[in-house]
Amino acid sequence: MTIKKEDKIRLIYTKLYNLYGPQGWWPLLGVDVSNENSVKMVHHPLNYDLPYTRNETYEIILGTILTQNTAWTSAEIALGNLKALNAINPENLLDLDSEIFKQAIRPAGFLNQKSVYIKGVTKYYIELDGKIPTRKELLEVRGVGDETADSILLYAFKQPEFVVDTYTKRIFSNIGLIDCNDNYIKIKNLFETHLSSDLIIYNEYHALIVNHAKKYYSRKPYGVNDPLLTFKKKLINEYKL
DNA sequence: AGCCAGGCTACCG
DNA sequence: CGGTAGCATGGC
Repeated sequence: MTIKKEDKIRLIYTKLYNLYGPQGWWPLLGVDVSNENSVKMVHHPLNYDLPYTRNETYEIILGTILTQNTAWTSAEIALGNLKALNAINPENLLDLDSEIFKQAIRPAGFLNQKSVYIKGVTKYYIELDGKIPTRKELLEVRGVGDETADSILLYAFKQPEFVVDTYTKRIFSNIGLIDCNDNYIKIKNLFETHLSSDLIIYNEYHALIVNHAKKYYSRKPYGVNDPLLTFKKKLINEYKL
């Protein structure tokens, strides 16, 4: 018995959700109650209403740029530095001295590029004036590519856009559901056509993929002991297909 | 030490 | 179109 591709997309979601539970994305800066002077990132499982405020939305946008090709722990440090400068606010960030700003984001790497990207996306965010951007508009902002646009739309603006990243390509090409040289839009469409257009599922699925890939796909050879690989056999019994 | 990190742009053929 | 060098820093 063969399982259809669309079934696999849905069943792998269920499998990952059962393995790891709700992920509470996008993580936001919160006050660390154990140390009043420090901040840390907080996940918020099962709360899909965040971000609540203009600055929280902006913080997610900053995070999407800062984490480009960069470990999230490094992006966190940069965000913490900006928080200490009271710059998780678009107008305040633009008012920062240019060198102070660069030093704040230094831990996230690519500081020359990212400082330009962040200032550009910040001006764009101010111009939006509360409106929700289109994907096409976002892609015209320098520094915003496919993944960043989708991350911003999904996590900052709560729009149902599936996010594809390196980990998604690694896992699903290893499983055999995509070709490793499929382009971004093709992979995005695969997920979006086989899932209902559901904000919660898109939110959790991408977060679960990242969590899963950090365990099994961070170092070559990729996918060693990935439970999803033995999943095909178990699937038939588990879901009585 | 060397590889990897929640990509993107610019430029090449 | 698809392919890839360069971008910077920190963690393990």
